[in-house]
Amino acid sequence: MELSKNFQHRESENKWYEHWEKQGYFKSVPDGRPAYTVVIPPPNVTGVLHMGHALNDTVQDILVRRAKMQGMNTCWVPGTDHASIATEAKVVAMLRERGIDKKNLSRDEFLKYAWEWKEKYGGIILQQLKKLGCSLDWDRTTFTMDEDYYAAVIRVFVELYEKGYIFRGVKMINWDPKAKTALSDEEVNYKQSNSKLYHVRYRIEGDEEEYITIATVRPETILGDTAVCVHPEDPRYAHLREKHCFIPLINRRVPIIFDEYIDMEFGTGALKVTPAHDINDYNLGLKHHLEVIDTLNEDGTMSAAAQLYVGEDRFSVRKKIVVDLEAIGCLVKVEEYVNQVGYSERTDAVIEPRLSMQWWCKMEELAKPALNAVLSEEIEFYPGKFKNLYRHWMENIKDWCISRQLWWGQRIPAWYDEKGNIYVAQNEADALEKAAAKRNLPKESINLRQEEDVLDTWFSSWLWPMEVFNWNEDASNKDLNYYYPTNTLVTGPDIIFFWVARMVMAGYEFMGQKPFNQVYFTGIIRDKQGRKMSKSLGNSPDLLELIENFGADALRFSIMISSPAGNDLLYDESLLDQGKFFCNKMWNALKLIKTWEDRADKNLTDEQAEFSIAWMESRIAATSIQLEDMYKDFRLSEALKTIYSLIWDDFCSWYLEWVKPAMDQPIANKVYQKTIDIYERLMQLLHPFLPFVTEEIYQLLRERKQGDDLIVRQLPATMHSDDTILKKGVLLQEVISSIRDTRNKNQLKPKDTIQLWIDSNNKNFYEEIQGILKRQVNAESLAFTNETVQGSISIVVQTDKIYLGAEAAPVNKSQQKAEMQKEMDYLKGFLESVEKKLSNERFMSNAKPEVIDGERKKKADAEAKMRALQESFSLL
RNA sequence: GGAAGCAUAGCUCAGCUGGUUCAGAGCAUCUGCCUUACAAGCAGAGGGUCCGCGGUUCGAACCCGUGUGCUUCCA
Repeated sequence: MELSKNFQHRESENKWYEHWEKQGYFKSVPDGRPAYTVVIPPPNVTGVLHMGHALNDTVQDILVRRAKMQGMNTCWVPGTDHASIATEAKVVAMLRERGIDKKNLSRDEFLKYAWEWKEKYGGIILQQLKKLGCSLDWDRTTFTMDEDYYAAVIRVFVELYEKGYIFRGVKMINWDPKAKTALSDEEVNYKQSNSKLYHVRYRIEGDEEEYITIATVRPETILGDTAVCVHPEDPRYAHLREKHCFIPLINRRVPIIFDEYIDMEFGTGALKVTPAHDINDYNLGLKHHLEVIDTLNEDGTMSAAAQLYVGEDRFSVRKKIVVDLEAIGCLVKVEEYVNQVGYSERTDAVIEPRLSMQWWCKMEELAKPALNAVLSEEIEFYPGKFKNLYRHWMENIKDWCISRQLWWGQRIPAWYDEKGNIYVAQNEADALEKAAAKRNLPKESINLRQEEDVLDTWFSSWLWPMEVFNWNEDASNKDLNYYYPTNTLVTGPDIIFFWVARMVMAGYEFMGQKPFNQVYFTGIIRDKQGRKMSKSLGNSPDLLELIENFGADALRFSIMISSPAGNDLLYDESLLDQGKFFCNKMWNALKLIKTWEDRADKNLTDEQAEFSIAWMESRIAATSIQLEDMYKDFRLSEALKTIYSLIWDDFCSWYLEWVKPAMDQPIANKVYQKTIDIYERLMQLLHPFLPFVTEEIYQLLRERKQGDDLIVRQLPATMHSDDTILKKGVLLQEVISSIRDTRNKNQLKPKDTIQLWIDSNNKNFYEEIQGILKRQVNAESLAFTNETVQGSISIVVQTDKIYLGAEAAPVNKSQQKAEMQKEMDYLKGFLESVEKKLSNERFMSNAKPEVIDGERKKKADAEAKMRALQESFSLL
């Protein structure tokens, strides 16, 4: 069969993904095998695949494919979350394009459009995961607004309410004026901004000429001021006790209050207090019983309570009010000032602190078992450094704002009667029941109105590991029983609070069990300049384009090779080349082996090749053992590097060159078959990382029966690795490299042949590998000797003396002597340091016996080598 | 303001339990090769004050303290 020049990833990827799916390899049903379960962190339904997903999902795919090869029943559940804010924004935009204003729609009409949008675009990201090769059980695809999922969220809300964990209350919240909704603290990003600090003076009551000057970065909030606060021990203001001052422009009379909260050093030491629009001011207001004046509308414009600039946006008011303050002589000065400004994670609007009636979930009780689970390592974190972060957050946990002023999401199951009483129930009928009972009235006479708000999306995704297995429908169902707790959660550290911590809480609260055994935190992908990859920066490459150009395997390679556990990685597209070259290298190795197919001779034996085969098998065995440990600790990047080097260096650069027959010569059938076996093993080790190219090569190596596919091929029990033969391999490689180096330094052309003489105690070894050695260094002869060969170039490898004869290269004695001298000097220093240790009594009494043995051996080896060098040197 | 992490080759980073399987990989650089699987390749080479200082130890890239620089998280 004629193979193409290079690996053709485009055909291969579609072909094998379809094949795997058709064969049902991704599907899982409970059986007698141990389960290995992973739930995908549900991507946002509005999302498209970006680098973060690619890393995250590649890691999961690697773990799942590896587990599959280890005989486990693997189940990887896909799905998406409904992302209320982001989706609602998309739908509003879609409506706008069609000329529809959300304001003119009823809730039901809007939701119809939203579902329409979801059906059309909501599956895009899942399709993209297929391109990446993810072995997800598609029949289990879940959406956080599926019917049973919706019901589960409502049920959880009602249960928590009944336990007293959920309450309604006015608090200062983060208001997103663009999305017109509250955000949780975790949804606000703080960015450093260059602002201005305005110094504004307020006239003191009872004196036309006396003023108190405050400093603010948000002068528009002056209209909501209800006090000015100073430190009780500040001598500058001691005389103002019991006094009042007037807010400029609107002349509101407000008290001057005293509180130790004030930082005397900051600004003028006098703080304007705006309880409605600053959390600290709000707390001050509570303490001093101040009036609360809300000067902002929900869209960020000034409200009627502001008196001035009503209906204008807060940022244009900021500019105007400065001018107006200056006009009346109240603007004292303006300073440049750098501060942190909060932005909405979803809409990037500047967040306004705002007082608002919201629904809250108390976290303290829920957090206790969740904290304990991680501290006691019932749930293990990789890397462990995230335990600290988790502990800190859990120990200082705050109530969770769970209501959102949106329509897309689970509508809060609370009903109000005309008197403002609240009834929380699974549905309206139950609520009515409760209302009637409470008020002792017939149901017909009660009018209930349901809460308009929906729940935070994380209030649904915290149920993910249990609800993907239909916990709500039947908590004792077979799937939930078999797959829960799931094995490994793979996610980014950026959602450790949003999601991970809350899933742990929900797991213990509703299942009485942890949701997963381990959490593996991937790093965050940054661009070459170290910036986080994000949509707003536009520095995330188009993944589908990368897959198209380089192949999914190359993409997976590039991501994994640079991704040590939990460390951020700077993504560099040159890594894609490395991945692509690697696929091509393997493709070419396949091509080489294929050229032997017709030359395999059953009657031929090859003693020399026995060594190569035994060595390669030992290398595979030894590496497999190392890989075990690496997988155990999630050192996946290291594992990939190890396999990469095993294939490229050991297999391609050494093994294949050692067993390769000369041009047009036959190859012993046994060697041919063994080579295929070995290559299969290598493809198997690599398969979790690069599934497509490995399956392709596996299928081409031999005729395969139906169902003999690499993806489901089971790993063999660990093979034995023979240390002696590995050491022989190292020596052989060193001899070859040294001779090649010498050839290079003496300007011998590759075609120039040499003669070799070897002076060694280890003659058997050289006899065993002489065929390989001769070919690898282009030697025409190899002989053994006990003395110096005159007119040759001499080198020492380990303790063996090797002489090279070459007509094309005149021997340069002084250069050789210099090189040997350099090596002897190094050895001398080395020996001294070893001897120093061995003659140090404290070393001998403190060091472990194996360390001492090691030092003794080093000494013996170094001495032997030194002798060999000295002999060669003196005879030159 | 509080907390954590990082600093190793020109660049990006590995380096687990302190000991020569420890100073390593890829890229970049240099030399030589269009050798029949692969120039997307092959064979070699050079390159380091393991951030500074102090300490613990028989022994430190690794542990402790400290200084400097950078990053992230929280407020």
